[in-house]
Amino acid sequence: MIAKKQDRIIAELNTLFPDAHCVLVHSNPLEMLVAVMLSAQTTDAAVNKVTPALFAAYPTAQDYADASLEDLEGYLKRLGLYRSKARSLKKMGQALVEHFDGEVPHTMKQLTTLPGVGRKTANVVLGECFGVPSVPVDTHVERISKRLGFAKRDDTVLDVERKLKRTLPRDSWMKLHHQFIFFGRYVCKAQNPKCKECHLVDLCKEPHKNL
DNA sequence: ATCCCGAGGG
DNA sequence: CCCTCTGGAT
Repeated sequence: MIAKKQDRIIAELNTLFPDAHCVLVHSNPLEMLVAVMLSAQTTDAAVNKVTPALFAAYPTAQDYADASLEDLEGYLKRLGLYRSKARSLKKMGQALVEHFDGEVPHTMKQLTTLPGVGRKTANVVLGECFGVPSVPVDTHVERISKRLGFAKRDDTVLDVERKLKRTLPRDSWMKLHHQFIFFGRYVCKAQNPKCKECHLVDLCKEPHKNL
């Protein structure tokens, strides 16, 4: 990626989404961890609807560990994948209590040992809660990165993460992560991208649509 | 019908 | 690598 192109992309994202930020409502690392886990295949708005009651009922890792699956499922009923998420939450609570004294760990290696927590979720928690420069690669970040030429078509998500980290300014990683997501959600959508109003079409590696 | 800030298992 | 889990919004 030519530096000039990258600067143009960053400038455009700053114009479109000057204050892109984390939309998941949370007030501590455990809540963030849970909210990100719940967001898989689900909109943030849907997650924010169930978390107030969930967080009130289960304020600590021990509470998740002790929870009954039926109760947990009740809180998550309106989310996609709610049964597997309920199972993961309980197991995650147990693992936190057993291995980390009930606290959310601060490293990628430790976080990804937790049931239901993969690299993407861990990166969000590290970046959002612990100030560790991170580039979480979700479906949006992966798609945008490939379309704009930050990565190749058949790169894995880990490849994409490495390439983004190699080229993007470290102090903007989390902001760009959020801006990629907003850009992917509202402009460079998976199915019907708004190529017509996109100022970056000339950089795109994919055939343009809706022109 | 299609998509949503994925992870785990086969 | 591919499949499954899953309801709600649009």
